[in-house]
Amino acid sequence: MKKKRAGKPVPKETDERVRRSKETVLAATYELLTEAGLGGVSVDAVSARSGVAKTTIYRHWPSRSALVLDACSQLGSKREAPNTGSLKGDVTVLVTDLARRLRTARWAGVLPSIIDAAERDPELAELHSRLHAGLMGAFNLAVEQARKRGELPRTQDTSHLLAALVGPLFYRRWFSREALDERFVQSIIESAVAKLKP
Amino acid sequence: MKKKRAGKPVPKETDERVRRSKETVLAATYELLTEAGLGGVSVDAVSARSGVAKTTIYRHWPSRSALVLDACSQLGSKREAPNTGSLKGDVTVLVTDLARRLRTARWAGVLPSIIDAAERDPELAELHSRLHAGLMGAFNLAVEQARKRGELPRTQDTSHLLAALVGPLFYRRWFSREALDERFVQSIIESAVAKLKP
Amino acid sequence: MKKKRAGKPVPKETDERVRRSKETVLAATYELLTEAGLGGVSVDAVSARSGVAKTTIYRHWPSRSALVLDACSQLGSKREAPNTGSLKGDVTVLVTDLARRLRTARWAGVLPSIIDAAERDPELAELHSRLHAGLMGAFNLAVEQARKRGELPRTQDTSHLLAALVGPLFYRRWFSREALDERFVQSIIESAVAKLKP
Amino acid sequence: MKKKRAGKPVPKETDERVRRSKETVLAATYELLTEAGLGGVSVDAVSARSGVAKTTIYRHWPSRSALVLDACSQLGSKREAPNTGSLKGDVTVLVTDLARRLRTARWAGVLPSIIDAAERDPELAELHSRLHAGLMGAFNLAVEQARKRGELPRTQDTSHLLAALVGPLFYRRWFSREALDERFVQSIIESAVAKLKP
DNA sequence: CAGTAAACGAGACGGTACGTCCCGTCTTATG
DNA sequence: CATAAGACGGGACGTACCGTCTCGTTTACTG
Repeated sequence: MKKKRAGKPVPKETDERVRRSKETVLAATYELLTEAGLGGVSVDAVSARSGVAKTTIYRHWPSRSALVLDACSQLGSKREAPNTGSLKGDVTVLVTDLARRLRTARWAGVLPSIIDAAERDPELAELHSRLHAGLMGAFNLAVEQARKRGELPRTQDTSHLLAALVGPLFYRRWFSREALDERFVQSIIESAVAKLKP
Repeated sequence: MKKKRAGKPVPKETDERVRRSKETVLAATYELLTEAGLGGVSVDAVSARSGVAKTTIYRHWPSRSALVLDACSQLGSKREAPNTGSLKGDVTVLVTDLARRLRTARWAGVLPSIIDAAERDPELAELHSRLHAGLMGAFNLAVEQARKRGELPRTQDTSHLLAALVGPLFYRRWFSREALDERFVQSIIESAVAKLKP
Repeated sequence: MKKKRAGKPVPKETDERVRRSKETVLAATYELLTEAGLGGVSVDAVSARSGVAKTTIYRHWPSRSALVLDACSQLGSKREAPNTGSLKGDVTVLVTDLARRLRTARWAGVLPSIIDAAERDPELAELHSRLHAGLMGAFNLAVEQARKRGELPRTQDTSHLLAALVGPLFYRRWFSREALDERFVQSIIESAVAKLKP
Repeated sequence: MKKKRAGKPVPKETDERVRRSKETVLAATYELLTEAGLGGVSVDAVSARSGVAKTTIYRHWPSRSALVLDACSQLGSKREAPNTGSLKGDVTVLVTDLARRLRTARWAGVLPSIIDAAERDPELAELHSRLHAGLMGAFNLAVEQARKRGELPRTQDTSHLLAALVGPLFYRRWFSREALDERFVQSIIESAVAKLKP
């Protein structure tokens, strides 16, 4: 039925209306997510907030999970590795930055609800791992660079190192709810990196 | 109106029905909590599961939060400090035990939902801190003993130490979802304690 | 599980709330019906108009048709036969009255939509025949009395008579939309009854 | 832009596409009308049935009512007066024919929905009166011929006669749903015409 | 041991959200 | 520029729960 121009194999989403609808909806979803958590995101609420009809939302996303998933895709923004020349330098930059984001970023308040949902909803479990990968990507890159510089043996398992670096941050942010101050960050980095050197 | 027995100043809950109802409800609540997370706990669901009428439940607990709180009171079971004679020894026992519990205990799957709710519901925030205190109590005890033995300077802030010890565990349990094996635990302890010695 | 007092076999609708809800809903339905026709009756609209929650409406009526049906049950109010002593006298009273009701009664504007729906929906077809029976009941009674008085032979088929009496009224009310005035009513009665006498 | 043929001041619908679209749409509309009643006619449904896009339909008809109106234009086919030589003869032919059509014609099932809609939609009210005029046209012609023959006084109001003739048919077709058999038709004609003669 | 106050079950009720269907309007792209 | 394709807002559907509430009925304590 539909004939397509030869040189235009997939005119994917050329429709302006679709683009605009999706954008509006995703923005509203993200807003609701950060304001009221995962539980606050209902298709009805998103529709009311965005002004986009429920029908339209269901036209583009099959389920609430899918919508949330999509709205969070912007979250896992890959960080660049800083490349200060030494592993400790890189790590300091990264951990400091992560601490700052855990203090301020709005998604920080939502992560637990996503983690919780991931325990049950496989669709959201995938989101969880994507977010995790996004957050940790820069760390892995820094480690890779350190390997190239010879700071780290090729074979060493660095997952312990990573856990030692970010685990305490997460712990403080959500469990003990103590401050993520400069001294704490420094202390953690010392502990984690100390073991590597000798 | 109400006459009280002399030697029984607080005859609170002499009514057998009340006692039985409460018990049944709390058990059902706890079951639901561990099976379906906080989100799975609703007065409706608890009523259906326990066979106790919704009215009765609301008579004894003012809100869902209060009910959950009550049902979790048994959770924060204070651990004894092991007292092996050295801080590292104690810590090894405690961390190993915590790792084991994170792997197996049913409440481990629920904690994120409680943490999430705590971000918004002050009532559940209190539960959160109680659980946290319960989990960390033994660690604080061990640290205290170490102080008495002179292993640690009186003034040292040990919160960094604790974060370095349990943070990585939490990280692995809920974020990276990697295994909490023996080697990992050992590695973490080394990192955290190393700094203290000199 | 449920134990019932002996002497109270069916405590049918003793609940005041149910009674009030039903009443409110039926009133609103009837209002909507007369204002906007069958098409104007939607469960949503009834809910909005009556203030009764949609859930509650569905609790008491399984479908829109059932609701409309119930709301119309009051419509088919059986008319008494007038008993003036002669068939023509009775018939004059009845036809005059019917003409008046066709002019003024609010349901008159709705009947066509019910007739239409009855062509397709068997549930509403039943309503149609109930309404029809209600409207014609008095006529049949009058005929019966005439038979007893010997004005009509036992065997005569009176359905033709009835059709000749009310048919023209209906025709004028809905098809030609001319006035249902006194002269017309008289004229119709003359035509219909004339044939019987000799 | 548009070039017009010289000798054709009104080149109305020279476009073959338009003609074909209209035809297809009207046919589909009529089909739907007779199958599912007025309620079954929606632009969506017509579009689906005819294969013509909704846009196109709305280009040619401003509203559903207009479309239905157009599709029904063929319905009010004026009947010729039979001219048997006597009023009763003519009327017998006409009523018998009407009865036959009420039994068999597909539009008979639709009329109530049109009548209902006419109560609210003025556009359809016009359709209603056109249909009515079409149906009654032949009767009026027959009456006119009778007047010319002197069978009827010039001044007599014949609307009562017409109502007495067709009213009972309509009543039986839609209200009582009894059969429109030969005996009934004869009986009705007798009643209605009897009064005129003397 | 009778009377009474409470605890209790059953479930009606107002709500919110769900995901679906269909409609009439409006926009975009194709021929 | 007529047309096809289909996105969109809107309204209604009937369902599933939820938390509140109002009942009538047990039941255990009291006097």
